[in-house]
Amino acid sequence: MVQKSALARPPASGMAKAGEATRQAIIDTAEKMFSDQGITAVSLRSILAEAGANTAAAHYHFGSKENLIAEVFARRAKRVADERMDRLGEVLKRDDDATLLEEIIRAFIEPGFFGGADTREAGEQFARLRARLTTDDSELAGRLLSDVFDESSHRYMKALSDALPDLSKIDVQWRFHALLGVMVYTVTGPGRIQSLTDNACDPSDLHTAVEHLVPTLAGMFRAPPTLFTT
Amino acid sequence: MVQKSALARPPASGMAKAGEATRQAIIDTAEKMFSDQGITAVSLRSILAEAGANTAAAHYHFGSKENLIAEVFARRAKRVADERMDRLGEVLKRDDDATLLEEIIRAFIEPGFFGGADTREAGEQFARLRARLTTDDSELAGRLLSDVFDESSHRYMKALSDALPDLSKIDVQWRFHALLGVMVYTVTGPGRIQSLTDNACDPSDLHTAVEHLVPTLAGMFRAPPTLFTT
DNA sequence: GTCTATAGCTGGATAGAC
DNA sequence: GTCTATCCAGCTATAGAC
Repeated sequence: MVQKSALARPPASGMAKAGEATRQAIIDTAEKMFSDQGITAVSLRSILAEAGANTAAAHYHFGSKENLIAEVFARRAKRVADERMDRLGEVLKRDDDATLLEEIIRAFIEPGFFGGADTREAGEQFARLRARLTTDDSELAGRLLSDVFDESSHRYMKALSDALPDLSKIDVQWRFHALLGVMVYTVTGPGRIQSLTDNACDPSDLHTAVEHLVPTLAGMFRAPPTLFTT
Repeated sequence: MVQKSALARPPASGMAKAGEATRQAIIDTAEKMFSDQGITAVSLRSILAEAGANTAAAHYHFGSKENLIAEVFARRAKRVADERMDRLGEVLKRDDDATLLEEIIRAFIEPGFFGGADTREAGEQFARLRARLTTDDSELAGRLLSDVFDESSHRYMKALSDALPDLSKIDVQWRFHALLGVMVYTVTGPGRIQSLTDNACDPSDLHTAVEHLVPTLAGMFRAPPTLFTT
């Protein structure tokens, strides 16, 4: 086999294929466009145009749009889950103290909002993508999220139960559901509260959001047990 | 003009047009299918097939898909807002007591989950539709929701501020945002907590959801003021 | 006024040249 | 291995027969 050209392609260590760069460009562009505009709202064609590739390349590398979504998701998701586990381990190492609950919540939210990537901006983009996935296609989202996040979420629920011995399991579960809801709603940013407050309150600023949500959600978990069973 | 047939169409009182029944059938079917499957996921064609109408009828009555969405929304939305206002008025008439906060929250959530229709089932369907609208097309949703709900939401935020004099405005706004997030996430039902708990916790049962969320969210509002400004 | 037929697009996926 | 050209299905919206 004759090499057509040695131009501009250094003999990178593990890189076997030339098309690897195209593949990465498609994934990068897809992540950006999906998180900005939504999964179903963005066509493969528009991604490929933006990435400077063609439909055949997408089919060659991924086979289908759903597979592309899955690859965009997989690239960062496990890292977010791992960051959550590591941070929970750190928090639980310390002695029990008055702010344990806050620290558990923060250890869950911060990787969720900023984790999985090398910069916080890239992490935010991935957070928006996961939230879009949840609301756009909950069937696909259910499969992808369960595989990667069930284990770490179970550990967090266990840690919350231990930190709040007065609460029943079902109470912890409902409040964890509420925590997830606040996070997804904050990241998808429907803009209701911005509209209601003339932008005084702006949850799209996720750094400020964390500082408000951590103490607020801690208060939620500290509410008395629900006197109710069905 | 000769009446082609007098069969099966009683001379209903205020009904001027014969096509009124078709119009209502389209709206009813659209509400059901939009709330079950999502707004963008459902095509006009499928709605019309289910309703036994044709594309021309839809164009004649509504002009476009967006107008149909707006009409489905308008039919019940104002009634939900009115129910919220009425119930807030009732709550505030009573003397201040230990459960005022819970009653304000309940007065906001229950019309949101069940209101706007003659049966609670129909109200739940409409709640799912609004949540779908929020996540599917936040541009359209923003316009529709603002017009109908801004006034009542402002009154609730005012009532919450009065009931919680230690909280700053911005704290109340963030917590109201969290309240909205929990409601939308509960109603859209992505099913994460069901998956995490083997269906022990099931937020799609909105009646049980209210009983858990009211005390939980009250705890959230009662959290100490956030020691943080940006 | 009602409906059939279709225009005009856009989507994902693919065959086949090179 | 890469890309052009195309297939085919689905969508909204509308023209035109009756």
